Amino acid sequence: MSDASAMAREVSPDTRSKRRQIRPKAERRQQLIDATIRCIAQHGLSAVTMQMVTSEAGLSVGIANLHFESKDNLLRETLRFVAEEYHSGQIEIMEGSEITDLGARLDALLDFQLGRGVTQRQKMSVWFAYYGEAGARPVYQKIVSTVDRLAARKLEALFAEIIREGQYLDADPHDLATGYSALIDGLHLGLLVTPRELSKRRARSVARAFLRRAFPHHIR
Amino acid sequence: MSDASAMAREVSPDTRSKRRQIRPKAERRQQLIDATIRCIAQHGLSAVTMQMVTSEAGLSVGIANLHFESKDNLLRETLRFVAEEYHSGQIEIMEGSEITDLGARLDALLDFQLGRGVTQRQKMSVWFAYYGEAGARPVYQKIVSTVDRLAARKLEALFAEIIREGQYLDADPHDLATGYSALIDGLHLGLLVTPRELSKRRARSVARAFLRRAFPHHIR
DNA sequence: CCTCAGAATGAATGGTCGTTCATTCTTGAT
DNA sequence: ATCAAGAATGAACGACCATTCATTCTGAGG
Repeated sequence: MSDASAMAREVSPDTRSKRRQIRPKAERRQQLIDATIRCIAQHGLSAVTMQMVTSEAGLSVGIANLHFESKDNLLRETLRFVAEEYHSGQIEIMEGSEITDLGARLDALLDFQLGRGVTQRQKMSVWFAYYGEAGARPVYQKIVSTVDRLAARKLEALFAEIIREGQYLDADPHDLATGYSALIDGLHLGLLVTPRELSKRRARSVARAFLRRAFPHHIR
Repeated sequence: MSDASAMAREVSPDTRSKRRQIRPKAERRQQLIDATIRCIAQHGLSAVTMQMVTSEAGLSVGIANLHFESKDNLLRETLRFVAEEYHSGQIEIMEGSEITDLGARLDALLDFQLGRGVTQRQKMSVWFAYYGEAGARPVYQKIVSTVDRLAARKLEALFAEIIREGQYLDADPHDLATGYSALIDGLHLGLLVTPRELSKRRARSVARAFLRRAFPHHIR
């Protein structure tokens, strides 16, 4: 498994040492992926260059082609990392056994999806940069949809459980899950493109209103 | 002198377009914008080149800089065109006086937003290609949000009217309009990125379900 | 202390891009 | 028929990009 723990991010920013350092391959790869995310967020996917990424990571130009064989590959792995981070976060909440109350679990999911970690401009920018290219690049479509499908299924199962428990007779878990996921995506988009008109607080309230109309007994 | 070059330059599907044609400036501009849309949809924003666009339009490379002063400008004007086309379409429906029944008007809006014209892959690709860059390019943010704000206000007014007519007491037009817009955006995204898992028919049904839960007396 | 496998470097390379502009061609007025 | 205005062309140019690889450097094992 890819060690997704970002613990070893910038180890020591103070060490301005011009001295060359040798580090394990996995660490360098993560370092480059992190730099790529920052570059995409700041300059946009179409403006990202290898020089930009490697210099952002504080390394030399050649290193990117040493650990990833090409720019294309680096971008692909970066997308895979961001996608897996987001979706594994969701799945952890939906599968976790700490929360037994279904309404509370729904709340935790919403907090994750519209909370600090995910809605940072950085992550959202990367997200939609790839979505923008997905129409023309089947590889991106595949990465996203593969990982998306699992999360969608889990969400549907959670909704089905809630529907059973609350006896919401005319509710279809499949359609509701699709609608909720689309709503969250749309809110992310709003937070990215028109942050002036949509605050995080209001985005959360809008999403909660959706859940409240669907599951009135579970969401206060 | 060196006229030996064969005249057989394969250009557009239109065979008789070998001859140089002089056309009004406005027409050429639109021709180039249309070609740009097609190129973005097919190759992705980051892969679009001037050669690609001008050849798609069946014209020479120099012409793009003649009518738009730069590539940046061409891309900006293309975004402006697509954004205005979408939003003026919505506003026409919301302001039009042909439909007096509010429920029917809502249906017409939904049909436009998820109907043939808008959800063509071409238009959606362009849409999200720019959204992807918006995080890094304030110009794009401004174009989209300027035109978006007006449509959002009209939608809110329409919702307010429906709420009054249907006496939906606990409904907030502002939040509902934000939610509905986000839902539509999210569904567009789903149609673009995971078309296998989300058909247009189902996208429409999901959006209708949202409206039905909000305005049960107006949507069957 | 020494050695050397291989991690890291960055100048050099070849290719592609946006942009320019001297030239060619079309059109409508004369 | 002639001509001037300016629309359209595309070869040429300079800038910048991804990628390569000869060289330098590092640190763990001997």
